[in-house]
Amino acid sequence: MTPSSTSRSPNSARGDLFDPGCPTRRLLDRIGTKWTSMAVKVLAEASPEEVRFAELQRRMTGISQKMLSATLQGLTRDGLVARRVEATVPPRVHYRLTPLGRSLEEPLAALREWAEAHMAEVDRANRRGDEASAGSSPAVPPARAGSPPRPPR
Amino acid sequence: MTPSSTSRSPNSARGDLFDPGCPTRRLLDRIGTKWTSMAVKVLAEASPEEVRFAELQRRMTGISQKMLSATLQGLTRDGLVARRVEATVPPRVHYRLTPLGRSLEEPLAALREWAEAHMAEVDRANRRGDEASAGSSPAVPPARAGSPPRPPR
DNA sequence: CTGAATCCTGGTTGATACTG
DNA sequence: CAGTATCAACCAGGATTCAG
Repeated sequence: MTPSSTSRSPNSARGDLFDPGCPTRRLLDRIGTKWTSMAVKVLAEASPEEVRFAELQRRMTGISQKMLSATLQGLTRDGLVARRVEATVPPRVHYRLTPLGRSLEEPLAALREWAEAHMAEVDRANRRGDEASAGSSPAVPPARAGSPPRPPR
Repeated sequence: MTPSSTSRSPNSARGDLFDPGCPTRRLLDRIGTKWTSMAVKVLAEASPEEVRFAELQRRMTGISQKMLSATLQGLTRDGLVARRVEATVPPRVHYRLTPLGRSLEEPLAALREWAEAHMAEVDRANRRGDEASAGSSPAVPPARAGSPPRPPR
């Protein structure tokens, strides 16, 4: 997720800006990151209740503190998540979706439905392609084959 | 990319098998890549017409041949795109969405609508955060403000 | 308990050049 | 025209450690 600055693009030795405007591209840059969409989902499920940091980590199996922190920061900066700090001695931080964040849950759910309905077929297509080149065809090495170790759920 | 799931590591790498992967995560891994969703969009707009390789590259500003090729291969392997080759002397290759691919266009369009409706607000939220720490009292000294020369590792 | 700072890795992208 | 191969760079993200 592009850390800060939607206004400028700090990288690129020479121009690599393909499209400055396309909001869809930028949205995908965000929700496409490993944990963002899961965080939104978990927070949406709890909504309107708040969820604490540790609780979030518990519900998002496999996420590290760093990534949870970074993900929540990103979402907070984007205005999708609200952060509330209890200034107690062991500080408690609560997170919840903003209305904007909840509105994102809708298209995200549509994506989830599609995934659950059709990803099996995608996998089947992949397997067909795999066995087609299974014998010996060095010409087309599979760019991403059957089961890349994708960690978390 | 760990070709097969046999990512045996003699001694160093600790456990890497975590999760079979929820379908949503895997879907996002695909459409979250830089060009995939754009390709689907462009192909969907042309549907049911076919689009040739060069034409696709023309419509997807900034994409390199390599990435276009890789993107189309991925989509084809996933069963979202169909490929047709005209065996002429200068070969012509045509691409079009499969029914499966067209079905993906739907949730993707929902995402696009959300993006166009709300990304401006996301940007506003980002700007608010930026100027909050951009003032005269940088609570967080920028480690690399405008570092032009990125020393190689 | 929350979260920031640091080091390191490999997967992803890009530019370029070559082939059929 | 439609790719592929190679080289180099970048960045997400995981582990670890430190701090309030």
